[in-house]
Amino acid sequence: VTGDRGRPAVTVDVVALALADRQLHVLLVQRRYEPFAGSWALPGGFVDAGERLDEAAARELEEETGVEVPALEQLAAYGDPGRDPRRSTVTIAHLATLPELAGPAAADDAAAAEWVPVTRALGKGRARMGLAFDHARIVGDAVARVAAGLEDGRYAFGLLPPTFTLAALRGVYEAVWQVPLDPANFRRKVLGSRGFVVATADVASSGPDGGKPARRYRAGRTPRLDPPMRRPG
Amino acid sequence: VTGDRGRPAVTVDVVALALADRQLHVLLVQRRYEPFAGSWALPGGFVDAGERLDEAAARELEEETGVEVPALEQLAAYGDPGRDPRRSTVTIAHLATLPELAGPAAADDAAAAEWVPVTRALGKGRARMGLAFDHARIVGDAVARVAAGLEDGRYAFGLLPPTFTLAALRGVYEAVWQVPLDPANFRRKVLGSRGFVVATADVASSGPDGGKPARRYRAGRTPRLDPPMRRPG
DNA sequence: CCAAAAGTGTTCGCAATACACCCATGT
DNA sequence: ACATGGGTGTATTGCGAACACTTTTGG
Repeated sequence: VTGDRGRPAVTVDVVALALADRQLHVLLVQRRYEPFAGSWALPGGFVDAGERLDEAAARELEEETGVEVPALEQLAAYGDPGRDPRRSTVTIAHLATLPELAGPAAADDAAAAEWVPVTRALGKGRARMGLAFDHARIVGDAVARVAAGLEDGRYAFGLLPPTFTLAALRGVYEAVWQVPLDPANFRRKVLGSRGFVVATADVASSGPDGGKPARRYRAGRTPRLDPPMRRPG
Repeated sequence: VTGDRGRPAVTVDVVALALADRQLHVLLVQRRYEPFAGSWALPGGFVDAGERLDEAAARELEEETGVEVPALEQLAAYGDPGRDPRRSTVTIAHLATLPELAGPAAADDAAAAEWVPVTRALGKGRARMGLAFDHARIVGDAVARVAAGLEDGRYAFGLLPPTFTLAALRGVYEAVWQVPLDPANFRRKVLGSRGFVVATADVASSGPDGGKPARRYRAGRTPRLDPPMRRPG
């Protein structure tokens, strides 16, 4: 609407998600410059000509937070007029899933980088952060995509280390879906889908309250649940 | 790689799908100008600043083919370098589903507009058309999206007129999934998902070979199959 | 011994499948 | 009459929900 000549610009943004403390967290940066200087936002930035979109997203993520990811999945494009107050901008949102809250380090045009519980980022209830641009909507769409994708097992292993117990895998579902699942039936469901997970030799040590040590598993060659697991409710 | 300074341009493309003769068809235009002049391609074009992406897609569709649609769904963004030989371009692909082969009329920078069976557009077998840009990939992704979405009933009604018989609805599934479905079980499945379809008063007339006239239905208030229908195979 | 978590067994009910059968219409 | 497609009935089967029960650890 101002300062813009002709065509929209192209940016990429990254919704990096990870689990901690039984809660989904999203990686945010505090903006150093206008617009929305001081506000929290998704890491992202302009795409260079000749650059693949997912490469641009990975580059921006690394530049602004120091976090490196092996792969990014495209989520959607957001291009509503007015989403950027300065010029017409289309952003291609990407999704990254990490097994832990990989140490963020602010750099580039970000004043800070931090993992934030998605409930807080989206301001359910009182403490709303008021993310820059339409980033709250993008984060919401990303979480919805992960929740839906878990039905056939997608994203589950991205949120876990290479080997994990079935309790940890179940914890992913319970954290994202916000429902408790029956451990016995979950176990049968997961093990019944051949090629989804395979047992490893070693077992995890018991927790502080005891309990039988659990076997460790890793993702199988066909990391999809078939038939899918339906979300209760 | 030539003529481009700095940032990629933004375009929209439309995959318009409709059923005819028990086959999915896609609406293509023959390009009048370079690049790919003379080749068949998806309708689409540049996005103006201040324009919503879906609006731009609807505008380009109407300008190039004369076809108007009530709504477009975003599919994905395609931005690989080299997908446009002249300059770096990111396109946001959109999906439209129509109840019939709405009369196409070439205009604007399209030399012709035509509905083409997707099997032909994608060149399975011999007669490959060689769509411009990466449009073959985009069409393939769109068809895959529709096939997957049918599991919970999405897209089914977009490919049908406001009222339809259950045989017509089943025909949508059989055409897209390329499998025969048991009419009896299909009927029970569809009617058992409350709010998916509702019966109307009138019945269709029998076909040329006779048969009991079928009741007409329309989409219900909750046009989703729950639980979803699984694709055989 | 007790609590807690892993892992197994069992029952019940629903939903998908396969297929037989009846109904209404055109030729 | 017969072919054709709409529509109903029914036996079987597999899976998911619920929950009791056993096993193995820490305190």
